[in-house]
Amino acid sequence: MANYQHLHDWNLSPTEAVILQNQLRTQVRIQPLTTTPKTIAGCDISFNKFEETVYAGVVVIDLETMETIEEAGVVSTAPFPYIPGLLSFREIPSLLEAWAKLTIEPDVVMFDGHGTAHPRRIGIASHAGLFLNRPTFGCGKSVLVGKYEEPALERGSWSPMTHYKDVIGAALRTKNKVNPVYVSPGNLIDLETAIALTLQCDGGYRIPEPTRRAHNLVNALRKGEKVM
DNA sequence: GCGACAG
DNA sequence: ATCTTGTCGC
Repeated sequence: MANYQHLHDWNLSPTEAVILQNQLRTQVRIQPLTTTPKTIAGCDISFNKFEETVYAGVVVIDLETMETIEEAGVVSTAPFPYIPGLLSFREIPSLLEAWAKLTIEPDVVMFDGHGTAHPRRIGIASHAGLFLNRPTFGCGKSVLVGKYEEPALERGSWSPMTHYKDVIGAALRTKNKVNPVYVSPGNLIDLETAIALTLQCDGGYRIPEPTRRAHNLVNALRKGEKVM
């Protein structure tokens, strides 16, 4: 079972959650990787509108072959509603349950959402990184905070996202002439490496493979097309 | 005060 | 996020 550090409980009110984020943000470390990752994990959750049940899953991919080498999923319940800026309090608990079922310890983890591209610089990728104790980064489909200049239309082009003068992430083109994705470091990684890994996980779609496969997994779980 | 607002 | 068919553009 893949392990993680239980830094704190999750039964908090929105106000307490914001206070906690302001305390935890001091623990986030943006830095280059110390070793070359061999495996990467993608995470996501799915749910039926108006229902409390959530389907969480993690997919582990071999960075060399881009083959899925392990999948883990759970049916759980979200203890928190979706509130912009507090996504981690809704998704991380169930994702950790799925994570615990892995037999492999992924070298780096990609999240469907942001890392430092967050009002308090601690989006789901950064917050989860503190629990997982390994490099994490976010790759979101839309912006939460920050501004950026439209990057060139060619795959691989990117431009920095800024918020109050801070460079918090990048708008990255993963496919020619297709809307960019928003990449930002979570913890124990830097922006340049997060961008490189996102491009390395190309499968021909706008959404990189880790997130795309995790999304397919949890949707199959939700529709009963998959049992774990 | 008004508008924006990851999934 | 989820609910859904067709349709515009390369």
